[in-house]
Amino acid sequence: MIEAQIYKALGDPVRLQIITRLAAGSPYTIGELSKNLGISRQGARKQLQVLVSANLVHLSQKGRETEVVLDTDKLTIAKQFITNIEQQWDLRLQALKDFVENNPTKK
Amino acid sequence: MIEAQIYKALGDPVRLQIITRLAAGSPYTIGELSKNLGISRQGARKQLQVLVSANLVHLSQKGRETEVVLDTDKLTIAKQFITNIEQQWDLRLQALKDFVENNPTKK
DNA sequence: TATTTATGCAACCATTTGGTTGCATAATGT
DNA sequence: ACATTATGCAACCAAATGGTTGCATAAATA
Repeated sequence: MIEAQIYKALGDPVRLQIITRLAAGSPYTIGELSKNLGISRQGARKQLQVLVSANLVHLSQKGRETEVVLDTDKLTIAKQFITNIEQQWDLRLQALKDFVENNPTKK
Repeated sequence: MIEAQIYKALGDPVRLQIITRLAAGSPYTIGELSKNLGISRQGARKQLQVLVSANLVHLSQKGRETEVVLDTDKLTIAKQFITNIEQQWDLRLQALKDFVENNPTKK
């Protein structure tokens, strides 16, 4: 279950907020991104690091600033996992339905 | 960010394993499901509870057994969130591409 | 050159998490 | 009736998490 780390990284409101902002309005610097999250800059930086470690974003140094860039590959993997689960589940429900239809309760 | 709780619940290999098994071969009882996860029954039960609390699965009492059923609604919400992020991100990339094309670097 | 700005690093702290063991109990099987 | 099975509940524990503050430093600006 490699996906666990990705979901874990997504499993925090501050981090989801960061992802949302990045998708909407990059490029962002660490400093900008750390504002208005309700926590300190260093607090925000730690959350950002979780996203970096999960490869959901990457950083690129620009002079004294650091640009934060969204990386959608891992998001796609996470989405694919859910799609697969849903698909298997639907197959099962369909199989169950077929079974019921072919084996009517005797009156 | 309501999705955070869902992702958090998905963010553990044992819990992903449980979800995967449920999608593949329900109905499962708590006892069956707790086997072969590499942890104790009570340990597995605690992980299962996390999924219940996040409404990813629900339980239904059957005599002395408890049936565990997958609930795909929350999964769908989680998937939708990712889809939205990807979409916004693609829009941005496209806008950036257009900008570059209409503003060629002067030779 | 002096100051401000963007950032990093580390120590610290309370709470949550992921696991354990031990014991209780209600439903089922013999 | 007795034993077994499926489960719940609670206490406990180490490690991880989510936050803080304080201090250091390199780059940009005045």
